[in-house]
Amino acid sequence: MPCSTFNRAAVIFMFIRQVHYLIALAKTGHFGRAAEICNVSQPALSTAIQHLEEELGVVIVRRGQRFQGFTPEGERLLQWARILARDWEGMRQEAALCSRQITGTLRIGAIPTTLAVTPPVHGALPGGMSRRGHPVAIALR
Amino acid sequence: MPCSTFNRAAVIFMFIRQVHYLIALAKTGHFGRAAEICNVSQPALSTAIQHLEEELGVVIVRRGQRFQGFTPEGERLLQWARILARDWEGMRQEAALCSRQITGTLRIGAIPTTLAVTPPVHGALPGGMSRRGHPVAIALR
DNA sequence: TAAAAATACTCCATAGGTATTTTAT
DNA sequence: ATAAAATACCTATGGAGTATTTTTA
Repeated sequence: MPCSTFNRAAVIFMFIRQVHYLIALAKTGHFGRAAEICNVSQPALSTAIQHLEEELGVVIVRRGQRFQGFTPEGERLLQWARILARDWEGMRQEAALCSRQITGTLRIGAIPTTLAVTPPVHGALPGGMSRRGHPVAIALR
Repeated sequence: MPCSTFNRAAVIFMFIRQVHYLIALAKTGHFGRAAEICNVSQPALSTAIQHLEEELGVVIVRRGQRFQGFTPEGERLLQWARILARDWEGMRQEAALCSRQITGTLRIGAIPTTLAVTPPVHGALPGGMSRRGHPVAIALR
C-alpha cells in the first residue's frame, strides 16, 4: 500500500522544520513574524504548529486572536525544541566541515594587534565560537 | 508559488525519520533488515539514506553490493544522529507525560521484598530508568 | 545462483501557497 | 477599523510502494 502505512511512526514525520517554527514563534511572539523568519507564509507556520500539537497530543500555544504565550507544557517542549535545533545545527556543521562546503555565519574575532588564527576545529559551536567562547577560525582552502 | 519555495531550508526537510533509518542501518549493517526495523521497504530506506547524503553533502555509507560499513564522516554523523534521536525521544516522552498518554516501553524494576514506588518524574530517560539508573515508576491515573 | 542494494516508475499524502473569514483590540 | 490568526481550497513535491535490474560473493 502507498505512502503512509506509517502507524505510530507518523509522529516521526516532518519534524525539524516544526521545531524551527516553534522556536521562531517563541522568539517573536507573533505568528506572522515567525513565519517571516522561517520564510514561509503565516498559515503554513500556523498549521504546522497545530499539527505539532496534534502529533504530540499537547496544547503548546495559548491562543486568542493574538498570540497569548505558551502553555506550561509548551514551555517544556520549547526547551526540547531548542536542544533539538542546537544538535541539528551541530550535525549540519559537522557535515559542512566534512564536505568543505562551509555554510552559515562565520564570525571571526580579532584581538586589536594580533589576529589569532587557530586550526580548523571539528565540532565548533554554532556562531563560530568554541566551547570556551573563543572565536574559531576555519581554514578555507 | 507552490510548496517548496524552500531554498537552503530544504535541508530542514524531512529528517527525523532519516536519522532513525541511519541508526537502524548502523545497528543491522543491512539495508533490508534496517528497513524491516523501521517498517518501511528496502528501497524507501535506501533512497532516504541517499537523500540524506545529498542534503548534507557527505558520503555516509561505503557501498558495494553488500553494505560495506560507514565512511569516517558517516561515523561522525552517526554520533549526531544518535544524539538527535535521543533528543527527539526525550521530547516525545515529555509530551506523552504532559498529555498523560504514556507510550513506549515501561520498565518497572522491583527489589525482591519491597516495591519502591517513586513519584512521577518529568524528564525520565528512555527505557524507564532515571539518570542514576534507578527504575522510574510512573503514576497512571 | 542467491542475495543485496539500486533503479524505475507510479501514487497519494501532505506541506505550502493564496484568498478569505473571523475575532479581539 | 485594524491587525492577527484561523480556515478553505488548491497545487505539486517528494516519500513510499511494487516491480525489476544489477552486481558480486
